[in-house]
Amino acid sequence: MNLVQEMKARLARALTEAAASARAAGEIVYDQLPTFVLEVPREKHRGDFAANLAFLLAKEARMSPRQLAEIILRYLERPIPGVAKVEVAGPGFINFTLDGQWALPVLPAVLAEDEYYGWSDIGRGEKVQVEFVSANPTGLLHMGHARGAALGDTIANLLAATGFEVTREFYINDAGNQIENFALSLEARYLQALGIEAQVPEEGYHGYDLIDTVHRFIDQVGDKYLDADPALRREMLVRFALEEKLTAIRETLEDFGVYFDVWFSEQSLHDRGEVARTLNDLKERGYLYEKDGALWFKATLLGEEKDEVVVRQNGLPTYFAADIAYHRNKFERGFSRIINIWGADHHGHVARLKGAMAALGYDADRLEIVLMQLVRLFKGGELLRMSKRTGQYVTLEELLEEVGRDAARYFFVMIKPDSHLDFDLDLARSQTAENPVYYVQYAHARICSILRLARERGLEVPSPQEVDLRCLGHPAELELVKKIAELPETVIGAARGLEPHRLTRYAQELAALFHNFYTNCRVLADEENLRGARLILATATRITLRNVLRLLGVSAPERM
RNA sequence: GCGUCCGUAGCUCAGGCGGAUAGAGCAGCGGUUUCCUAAACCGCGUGUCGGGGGUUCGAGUCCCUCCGGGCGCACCA
Repeated sequence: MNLVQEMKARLARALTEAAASARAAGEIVYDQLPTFVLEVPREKHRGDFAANLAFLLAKEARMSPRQLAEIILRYLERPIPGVAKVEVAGPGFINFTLDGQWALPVLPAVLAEDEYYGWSDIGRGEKVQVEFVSANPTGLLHMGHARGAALGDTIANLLAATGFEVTREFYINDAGNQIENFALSLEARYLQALGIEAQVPEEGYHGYDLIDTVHRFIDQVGDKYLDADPALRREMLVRFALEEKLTAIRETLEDFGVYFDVWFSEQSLHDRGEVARTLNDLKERGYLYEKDGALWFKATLLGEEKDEVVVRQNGLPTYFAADIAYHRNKFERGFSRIINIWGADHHGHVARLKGAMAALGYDADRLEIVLMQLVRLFKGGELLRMSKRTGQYVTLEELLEEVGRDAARYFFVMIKPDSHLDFDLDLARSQTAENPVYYVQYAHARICSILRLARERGLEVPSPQEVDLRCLGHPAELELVKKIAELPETVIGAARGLEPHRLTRYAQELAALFHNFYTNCRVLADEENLRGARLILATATRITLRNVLRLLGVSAPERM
């Protein structure tokens, strides 16, 4: 349990006992004590924690919250260690003001836990899978994939940091219609490259990257497939292109700091007969029927608006059919939580996929879908239009060249997934204070600089046992200590809600408090004990900042 | 039309399970450095939380409705 949790638990216990004493003394009545919360008031002057217990008791006790709060306060046993003041405030809040130094014990803990400070084990080793990006291997990665990559990877980091056993997975859509179109497009480019009139189909892939791919194919095999069986020709082209595209995707993602544990092929589901087996099971369970020569899934049986085709008239299964088989496969692999990061344009797919899982007898609540709204790129105040059709879009690779990995990752998770993201390229690439990434990284570099200077002067960071930390009494110091102590709960909250943007906010708050401390307090003070304590505080801040940045996949530079 | 997400300061956005007088950053204005990185710090905000209704001790937060915008509503994925 971390420091903040301990304090909350202590206060909650004290209040519970006070209420019980008051009831025993006949001053208040209640059947069962309602579950109340201890929250951090928005305004600092109201104290460190506020309890809403009196409001919740008011109805049953038939007394005003204010009165109740005063009675409970009378029965509250004091002193409570670490608490400086308790008072009734406003319409009936019980406010606790802590001893300003209550959080100091976090400092030795941070130094001891070092790269694991902020980590916890609330996941208890449960197996979680996070599937994200899963871009079609027919092209390059665009901004939607980039946001998904940053979000998915950070969520995976958060889950790992809170004690889950995480698998990162990329689903390769290497089967179906689009591969057919891909093949035809490649074939057209191949024939064109060999001087033969051919056209990329209307629904095909018009990007110029395919021309390059085909040229490399020709470098290897020449015109060998010019007169070959078109089916064989297309197969060879697809095999070559997929390999090349996937390699490019993997390399770009690695440049972005994203590494997958599993690359899962859709085609393999078909090859192993899992799609057929899944359809068969759905049929046995009465969820399939035939109409117009196609096979339909009875989504309406599960509250959906309309049924869905799973096998087309031409006998080929749809993407949906493969997706059902895929997600069943995930369940069969023993994950207790299955998390998908999807673009909002797929939201219509959520309910029917969950429905299909329920139809197969799985608990659909264990399948969690994080929907993220789409990304718009701005440059020079102008919206950059993107069109896959014409092959005109900014790729992740180009973005990384332009703004770098740190800014890109930070910007993509800075805003909650539900909101549209207006990505300002000029801001992200600017190396000024306007750019939040630099602000946070600068705080880290600044600390490193102090620690470097200390070393040069032969001043080592002392071990916390050798120093009396109670000399840290300046408000700037104590605010910084309190913020450091919040990290574990921030990480838990962000992991629980699958909300990485809480991390960037925390990072900015922490950096701001450090900068404030830096301006007000000289770390390398003359007095030895004070200097030691401040070196410890600076080190703890450095560790905390670095750990948050690590969760975000952003570097923590030692110099800037 | 149906579903879904969004609408909070000039701009970009936060606002755990409903809590007190709604907060940050940026932009703007004015200050701060003989001293550890000024990529910093400090000060300055009259917001119909899109409108209206409801639930309750209390609503930016929950429910209903309307308005505005994004995205879905294929035998595409």
